[in-house]
Amino acid sequence: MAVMTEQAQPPRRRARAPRERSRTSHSIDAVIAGAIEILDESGSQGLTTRALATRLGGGPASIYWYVSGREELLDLAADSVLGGVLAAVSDVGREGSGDPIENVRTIAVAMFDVIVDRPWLGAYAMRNTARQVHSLQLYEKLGEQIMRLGLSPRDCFHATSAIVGFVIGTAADMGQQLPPEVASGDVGRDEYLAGAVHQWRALDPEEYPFIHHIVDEFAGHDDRDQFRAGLDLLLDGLHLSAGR
Amino acid sequence: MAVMTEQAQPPRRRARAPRERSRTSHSIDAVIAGAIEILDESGSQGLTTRALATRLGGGPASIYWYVSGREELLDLAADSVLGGVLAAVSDVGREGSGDPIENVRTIAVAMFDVIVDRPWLGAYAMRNTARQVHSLQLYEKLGEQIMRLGLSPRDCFHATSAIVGFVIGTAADMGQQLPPEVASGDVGRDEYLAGAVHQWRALDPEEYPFIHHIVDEFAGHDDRDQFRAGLDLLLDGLHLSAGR
DNA sequence: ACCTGAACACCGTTCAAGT
DNA sequence: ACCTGAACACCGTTCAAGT
Repeated sequence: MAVMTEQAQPPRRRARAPRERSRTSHSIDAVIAGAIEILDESGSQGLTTRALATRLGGGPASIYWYVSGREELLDLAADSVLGGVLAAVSDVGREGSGDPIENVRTIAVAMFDVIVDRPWLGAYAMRNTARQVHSLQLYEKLGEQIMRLGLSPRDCFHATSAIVGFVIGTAADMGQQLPPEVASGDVGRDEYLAGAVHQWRALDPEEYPFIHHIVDEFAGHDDRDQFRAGLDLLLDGLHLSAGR
Repeated sequence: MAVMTEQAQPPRRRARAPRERSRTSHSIDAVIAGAIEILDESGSQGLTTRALATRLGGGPASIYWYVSGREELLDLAADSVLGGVLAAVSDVGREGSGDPIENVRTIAVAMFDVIVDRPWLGAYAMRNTARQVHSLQLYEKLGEQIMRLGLSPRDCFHATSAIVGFVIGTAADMGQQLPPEVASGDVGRDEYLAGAVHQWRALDPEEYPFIHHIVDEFAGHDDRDQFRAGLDLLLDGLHLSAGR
């Protein structure tokens, strides 16, 4: 998790029930929900002030009453989605139940799954605890499990940060920047992968022995498996260091 | 490492020595070098077509002769910096020298260090092996060390990807989005951290026991230490799985 | 308190034209 | 082959004004 930003909060309020129907009326929740819809449909690039305003049925300037700008909107949208993850894992590790490392695994996988499906999320998840309450709570929740391993505060801090970094980083990387044709589903991901595979196979085996060694694995790989395998390594290392 | 992109190469050539001085004349290398300068000075946001053209002393359209667009420019700039890392670690693990896991650590740390100093790099490093040759070679180099551990191709693939994912992800996360005042050095990073720390201390200790447990560590932490600690966990896990 | 419309300053990219 | 200038279509954000 990176450093956290601004303390100052923008003047944001909930909208009340509209009295007259003469003008459109929003609420932060509606704004964020609209933003998430657009983001899911067309990615970070698709979320423009005007596109969101149109979807909400108002003018582009209205959004600025709820949000200080585009960056904050993205942060809030990301945090809203992570709120869903938080709710989904709310029972994990309750009152010290379950094996802490297994609990960490469960939470991490839940986070990963949600980010991989929403490539736009990677860049904005858990990066500003000041405005991202759910992110903070997820960080807390992971940390609480790791605390149970009896490590020093320093090791606790490092381990938790490593896991969050790995989850977000890997998910962001995997979801990242598939060229637009792929992202919009025009070209199948499989055909796309096949292109990279073809390219790798054409490399000189003397110069690229490793690439050739793993190209078949790459060709048939599943992002989730790959993530889980990496997480296993990290958690094995954690398990080991908890035993010392 | 994410999926790789396009096979098609844009029509890029080297410029010859200018015959007349009437017009400015570039070269890809000059274009990329100029881009890196701007990126280092003012981040990804600062790299506009016009800013780069001005620095090169020409019109904004000239860049498009060397590069298909902004995205490719960023990819090439990132890869150029990683080329430096590749050169710096070229002797690591030569002809099977050294302990493979130590070699992986060395390479990973070198990558991390370069990315943390250049926050813009995180988002573009190692994401497109078609245009990023040095990234591919770095991936290969890490992979070759891991091959020496005697794992299956699949485990090899997973382990290498996990390490790359961790390095890039963590570095990107840490370098990310310090608010502009901080990025430009106006506000000290320490004072900035202090703000987040203050905020964390104000949280309810009943609700956030973990945050309170580690807040002092967070307050005085060093990004490099934090990264290395996480890398240790990962490599410990790898060591373990190589022994099975 | 909340929304509007129009405007401002900027951006990436294209293209016909020059050398 | 390589560069230019001007234009196009778009963007985030602001602001005076409305309700």
